[in-house]
Amino acid sequence: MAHLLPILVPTPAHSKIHLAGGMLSWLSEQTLSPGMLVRVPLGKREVLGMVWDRPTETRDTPTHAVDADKLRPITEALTALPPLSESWRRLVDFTARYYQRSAGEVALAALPPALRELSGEQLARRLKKQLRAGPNPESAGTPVSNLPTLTAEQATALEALAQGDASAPFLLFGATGSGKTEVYLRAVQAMLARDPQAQALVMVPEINLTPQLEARFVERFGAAAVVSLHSGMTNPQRLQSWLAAHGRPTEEGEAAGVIASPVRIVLGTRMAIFASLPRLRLIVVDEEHDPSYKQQEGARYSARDLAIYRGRLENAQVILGSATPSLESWHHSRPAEQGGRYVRLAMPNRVGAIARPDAPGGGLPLVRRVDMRHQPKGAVVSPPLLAAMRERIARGEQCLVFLNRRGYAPVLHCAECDWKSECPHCSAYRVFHKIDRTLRCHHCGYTERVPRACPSCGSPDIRPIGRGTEQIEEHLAELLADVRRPLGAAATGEAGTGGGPVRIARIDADTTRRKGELQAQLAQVHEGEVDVLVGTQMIAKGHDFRRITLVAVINPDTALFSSDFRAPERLFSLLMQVAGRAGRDSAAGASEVWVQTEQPTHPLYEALKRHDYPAFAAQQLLEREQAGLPPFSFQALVRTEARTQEGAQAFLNAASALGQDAATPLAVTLYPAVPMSVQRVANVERAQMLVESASRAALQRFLSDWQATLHDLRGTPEGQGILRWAVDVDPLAI
DNA sequence: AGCACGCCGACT
DNA sequence: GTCGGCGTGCTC
Repeated sequence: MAHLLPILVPTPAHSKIHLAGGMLSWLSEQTLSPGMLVRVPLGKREVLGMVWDRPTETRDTPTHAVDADKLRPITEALTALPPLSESWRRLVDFTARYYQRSAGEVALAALPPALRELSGEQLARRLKKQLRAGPNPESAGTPVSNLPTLTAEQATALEALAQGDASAPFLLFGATGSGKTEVYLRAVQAMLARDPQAQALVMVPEINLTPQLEARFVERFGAAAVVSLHSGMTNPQRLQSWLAAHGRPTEEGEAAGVIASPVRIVLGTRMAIFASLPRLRLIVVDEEHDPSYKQQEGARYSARDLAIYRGRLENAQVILGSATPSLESWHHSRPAEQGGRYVRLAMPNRVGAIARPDAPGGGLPLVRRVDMRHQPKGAVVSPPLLAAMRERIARGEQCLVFLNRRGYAPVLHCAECDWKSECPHCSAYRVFHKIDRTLRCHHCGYTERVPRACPSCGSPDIRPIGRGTEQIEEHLAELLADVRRPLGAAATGEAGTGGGPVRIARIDADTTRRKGELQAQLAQVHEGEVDVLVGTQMIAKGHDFRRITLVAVINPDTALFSSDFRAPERLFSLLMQVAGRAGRDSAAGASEVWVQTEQPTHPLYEALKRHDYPAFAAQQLLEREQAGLPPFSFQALVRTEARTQEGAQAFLNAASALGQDAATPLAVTLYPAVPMSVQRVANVERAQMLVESASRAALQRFLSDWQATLHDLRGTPEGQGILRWAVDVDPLAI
């Protein structure tokens, strides 16, 4: 008797299978349990699938009628691998429903790519190899002695974590340098000690941050206890880590699918939220506010939000950590009497601040605002800032100059005929990169050599407008040409290295294109081989520059006028993070953060000056509440791409018309279709439509009902020109 | 998404 | 006469 197995397969976003959830049926002689991986024939190819439900017998009436002659047998079952757990499957199921994708797409994308290629035999061989060379989990959970002494704040936070259960997530609101990582380490340590089987998942927003985190966890728990999971790893590495976390069948328990000895600690980026962790007891989301936790293609999930869901699902404790929490998380951690569901733990002071009462403000740097309205017109680096930098450099200290725009200038302009360096394929300007004399489109990558004369009128008078990091670097080299570092600068500790000219380095996406380049450049800064570091937000994250005592922000104001309601939140977070780069090693008192602005009295800068995130958040939340914006409402975006802008919008407006009857009773608002802020990229026109509701459940209901409508529209005249469309639930940028 | 089939332009 | 352009259609 053959069994009919409901199996998930990776399904293209617009196919009928996708709409059916990616679940199809195959025949199998064996009965296979849900979560088991199988290889199945699909069309002309063979794909990896996952058994998703209990089998039915072929003589039973199939629930989803399928022509019996279409049914094919599975190729093979990967029985060597224990099936994915029920809670893992529920996480996938939730993700698919919430983010409006098929379960097949989510489930198969969540598995390591290398697994998709392996036959059952190859997989079995790999597992056997891993079984022999497997880690000894008993060695983990017994960390090295001479641990750092905890601050009172850390101790208090850890006490609360120890008493807390998995029912309420924690928000660790800790200033930069307050020692959040040490709290994570101790929380993991305590969890592993309490439960000798427990596993912990620790997430960071960016690949760049995993090496240093891994170093600290390996130092504390040993290399055998830790694996990493991020997209910077090769496919075989990822598979190995994934298998280590998933665990392997015990030699005798293979048939029963008994899992033994999974690795205890998984570190990773957002993709790690889908790691198979059969004994997950603790999830840490570091820098939880970071936009990188939101996947920006395929199923556009938020790994932070899924962490909350998975914690509840698996009865695992969740710790979100940030110096500038997302307003969503901050709102959720308001006092319980006001409806808060998270427990807020505060660590406002830098480690060592208490030991140094001479440093005011909890050891946080002094924020100075330069009123650019009262500076010489056209000054990029204001005279007072320049003077302060010269002083620091002459003293042998380092400065960091932050400008969130790479290249030399954002646009090239002809004074004669008003030509601008527009990209022929995008509605954007190509950026002038002086270093290799190119005009580059940052959206589609189209690159040309800089013309000698205006391509439109032939005038030689073409000039850059605005400035990027390249230009700031060049500019500073001129302005600081006469400054000398002190002889035998204490910074390096090497005799005879001082007295030289100022050394300026630039770190941005252009200087770190090659692998390992960023780490190498950062190391140079740490070694004191650089006096001034110019960079984009790439340098804002996670790197502790102890010798940088002055941080300058050249031109942050643009975010204040952005149409994106989250722009101030991002700016504040970025400025706090940049400010946090300023170290504590100044010989002559506190480090400084200089902000050049034409709005010095703006509440955002007032709050920044006081390092007062709560005040900033309160003000922002008030505005959001009055405007009915998240977290007081819930949003989704539908984005379309088409050959013409009219086509892109026509699809959305047709979808809107068809959805209106369902939206009204649910109190869901459908906004008109609008072009995206960069409306054309690589000759594709893009439009979007906002869907909003005060109720998350109502929005969800509407979206899942509407999904079929959107699919059907493809066959209508309005759907003709559409290249693709996608729903983004809880979008970060609007 | 792949990977087919299917019907019109420049090459051995 | 073929090789191959990418338009639409299907996958248990």
